[in-house]
Amino acid sequence: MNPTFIQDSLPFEEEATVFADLILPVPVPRLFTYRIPRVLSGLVKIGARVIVQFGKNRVITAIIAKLHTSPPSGYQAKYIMELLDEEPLVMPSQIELFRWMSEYYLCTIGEVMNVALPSGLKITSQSKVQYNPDFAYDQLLTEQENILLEEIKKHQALSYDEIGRLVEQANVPALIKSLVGKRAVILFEQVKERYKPKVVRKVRLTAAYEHDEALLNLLKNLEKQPKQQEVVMRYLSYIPVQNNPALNQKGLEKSVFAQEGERLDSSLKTLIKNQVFEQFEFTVSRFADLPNSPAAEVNLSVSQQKASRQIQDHFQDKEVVLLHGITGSGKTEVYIHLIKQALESGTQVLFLLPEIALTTQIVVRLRKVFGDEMGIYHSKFSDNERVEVWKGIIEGKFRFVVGVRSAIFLPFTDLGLIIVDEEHETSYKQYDPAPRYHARDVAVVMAYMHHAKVVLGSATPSLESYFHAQSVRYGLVEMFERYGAAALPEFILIDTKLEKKQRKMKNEFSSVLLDYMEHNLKHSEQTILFQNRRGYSPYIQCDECSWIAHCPNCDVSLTYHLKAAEMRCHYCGHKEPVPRTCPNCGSPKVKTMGFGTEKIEDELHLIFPEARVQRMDMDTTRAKNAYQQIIQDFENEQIDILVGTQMISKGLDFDKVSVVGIFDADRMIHFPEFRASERAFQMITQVSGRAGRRAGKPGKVLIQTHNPHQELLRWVIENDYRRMYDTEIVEREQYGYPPFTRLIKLIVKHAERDVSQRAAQALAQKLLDELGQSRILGPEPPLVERVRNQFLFEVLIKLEREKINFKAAKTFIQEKVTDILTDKTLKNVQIVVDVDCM
DNA sequence: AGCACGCCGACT
DNA sequence: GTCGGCGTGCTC
Repeated sequence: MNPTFIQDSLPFEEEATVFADLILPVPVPRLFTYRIPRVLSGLVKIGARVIVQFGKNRVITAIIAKLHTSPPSGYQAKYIMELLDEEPLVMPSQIELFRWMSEYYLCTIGEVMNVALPSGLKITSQSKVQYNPDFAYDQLLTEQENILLEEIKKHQALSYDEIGRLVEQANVPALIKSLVGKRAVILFEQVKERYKPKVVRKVRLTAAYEHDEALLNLLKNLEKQPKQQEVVMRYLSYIPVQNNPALNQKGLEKSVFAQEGERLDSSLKTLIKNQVFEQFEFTVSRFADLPNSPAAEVNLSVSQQKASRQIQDHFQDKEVVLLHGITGSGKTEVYIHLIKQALESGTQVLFLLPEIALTTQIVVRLRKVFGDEMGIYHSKFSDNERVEVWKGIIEGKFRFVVGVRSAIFLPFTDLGLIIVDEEHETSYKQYDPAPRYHARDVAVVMAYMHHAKVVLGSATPSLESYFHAQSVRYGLVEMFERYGAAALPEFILIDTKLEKKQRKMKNEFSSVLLDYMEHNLKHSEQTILFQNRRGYSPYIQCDECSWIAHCPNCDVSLTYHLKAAEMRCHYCGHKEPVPRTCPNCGSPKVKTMGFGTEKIEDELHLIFPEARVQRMDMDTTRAKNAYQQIIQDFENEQIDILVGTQMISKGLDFDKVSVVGIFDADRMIHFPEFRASERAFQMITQVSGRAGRRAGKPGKVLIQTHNPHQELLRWVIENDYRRMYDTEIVEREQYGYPPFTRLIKLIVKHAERDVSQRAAQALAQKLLDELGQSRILGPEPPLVERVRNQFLFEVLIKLEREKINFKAAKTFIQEKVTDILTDKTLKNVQIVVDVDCM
C-alpha cells in the first residue's frame, strides 16, 4: 500500500497551494483532484468530508484520500466548496480498506464509499429557485411564466418539488429554465445535512422554586388551580427536588404531561408562562431505551473454558480461528469471554451477525453483559441511529459494536478482535449493488490491517473456512457437547413416496408428521415447520391446457399469494390478480401447484382448527418489529405451530420445541448448483437445531423425503459434518470449485436475447484465448434467464488458488469486460462482475 | 451514476 | 417550425 496514501499530517510550506485527491461517490475508477482554498489549507485532514461541485450542477460529499502540493496537469482543479469535518470522519485504515475492496471486488472506490457511509453522512444538494430581486421586467414573459414567477416571488426559496405542488402547470423544469435564461429567477444549490441529533423537550423548575420553602408556598398558592398543582406534584414524583435540589437540573420530559386523556399540558404551559417551569432541549442517544444492566457474570462450563483456551493458544501464531460448535454448545459464552478480554486490553471489538439473527436474544444477552458500551448497527435502524454509532466509535463511546454485514465499514482505529458468527451464512455476501463483497472475507483482511484476531463461528462451517482450518492458515476449535447436557434431537425420516402409494398423505402432510403434531398439541408442546419457500404456491396451472401464469418481465412463473389474493413475481415484484378462468382456453379449472409457507399455514387451520398457527417469512416480517414480535409470542407459548422459511433457523430458543418438521428436503439437496449439498446440510442441520428437549426427552426432527436413503440425510442425522466435508471436498477438487479455485461470475445483460448472447460469447472467447478452456464455463443462460426484461447470460471463471496471479488475472478480465462494453456493435450491454460469487 | 449536449419524430 | 425523445460522453 502506498504509504503517502495514509499520511495524515501536512508539513507544507505556507505558500504552496494544497490539493486534495478525493473519493467521490460515483462509479468512476479514479480519484478527483480539487484545490484547497488558502484559508482552509491548514485545517484539512485526510478522512475529512468536503463538499465539492462535480460536473456542471452537481454538489456532492467527498472524502479526502490524499493531500499534496503537485498541481494536476492538463486541467484546472476546482476549489472545494466547504470543509465538513475538522477531524477525520473516515479513518486512514478505512481508506486503505476501501481501496483494497475496490481492487479486490473490481469496483470503484466511490462505490465502496457509497455503501460504507450511512446516508446521513452523505450530504446531497437540492436545487432551489429564488426570485431575482434585480429583475427589471425587461423581458417578455409568457403567461405561464408570469404565473410561475408570481408564485416564486411569494417565497424565499423553493425546490422543484415544492413548485410542482404549488402550481398546476406542466413542464415546470422547462419554465424555470426559461425564467433563468431571462434572469427573472436565480438557481442555487442548497446543501442539507441529513443527520439530526435526537432531542427531547424537557422542563424543570426555575431557580426560584428549587428550594423546599418556595415549593411549599407554590403548592399552597396553587390550591385553587388543582390541575396546575397536579403538574407540580407529578414533577416532584419523578424528580424529588424537595429531597435533593440538584436533581432539578436533569428536568423531566415534557411528554410525561402530554399523555392521552389527561390534558395536563395546557396547565404546564401556564406554569411555564408564569415562570414556575422553564423549557429546555436535551440531546439524547437513540439507544437509551434498550435494556441495560451491565456486568452480568459469565461462568464458563468446562468445555467452554477449554474452547476459549484453545482459541487463545491458536492466536499465538494464527490470525484466524474457526470455532466449530454444534447448536447449543454455548458459543456465545465463549465469545463473551473473548470480547471481555479484548476490551480489557484496550482494543475495539466487532461482532458480526447475519441480519435475521441480530434482532434476537443474542443482542439482549450481550447488552446485559456489556451495557451501553456496546453499539448496535442494523439495517432496520434509522439512518440517524447509524450515524450515532459511527460518531460514537470515533468519540470512544462505543468500543464494541454488534452489527450486520455493513458494520465492517465502521471507523475503527484499533480493532483487537472480530467475531463472525454463523460465518457460513450467505447473507454476508452483498450481491447488489457493487461492491459485491463478502463481509467475512473482508473481516479477515481488515484484521490483518489492524493486527487483530478473528473468530469465525458456526455449527455448520462453510467448506471454505473448514478447508483453511484443515491447513495451517486457520486454527480449528471444536465444541461437540450440547450445553447443560441437552440431548441431541432424534431424527425420523418419512418416505413420502411410500405414504403417497399407501394414500396416507394429506396434501403435503405425511401421516407420521400429523400424528406427532397432534400428540404435541394435546400435550401443549410447540412445533416448528420448515418450508423454504414463501407464498401459497409457486405457480398456478390450468388443468385443461397446462397453461401456467408467467411474469411478463421475467422468465419465471408467478407465485400465488392467498391472503393478498394476487400473483407475484419474486424476482421483479410484478403483481397481478388471479384469473378466474384460464386466459388461454377459458377453462375454470385453474389450480395451484406446489406449496409454500402460506399453503401450509392455510391447511393447518383446516387440520387443527384449534391450534394457534403463525407464519414467519419475508411477507409476515416486513414491519420493523414484526420479527421480534413473532419470536416473543413463540417464546411466551402463545403460538403452537410456527411455519416458516429459513428465517426460523436463527435465534429461536430450542428448549421449548419438541417437534420440527421439514418439508421438501429433496428440493434443497438437488438444487442445480455446486453448493447444493453444503447448503442443504447447513440448512437442515440449522433447522434441526431448533428442536430441544422437553421434560427430559429429546426433541424430534421429522424430515419428509422421496428418498430416505440419501447419504446427505444420513450425515445430517448422525451430525457428521466431517463426512459431508470429506465427500464434498473431493468433488470440489475434482471439478475445480472453491476452495480450490476462486470464482468470478460475469453476468451479461441486454434487452434482446440475441445481443446478450453475442456479447457473452464474445466475452467468453476473449477470456478463453488467454485463460484456457478449463477455466471458463459458459456462456450459458442462468436458471432464470430473463429478469426485469433483461436477458442474462453468465460466464463463470475458475481461477486456481495456487497457480494463478489473481490480481493480474482480474486486471485482464476487467480489460476484456471494458472491451465488450465499448464495442460499437454491442450497444447497451451491461456486465456485472461478481468476484467470489456464491 | 447523474447530467448536459445533441440529433430526429408528433404537436402548437 | 418547436418540444422532447433518449443515445453518448464527461465529470477534477
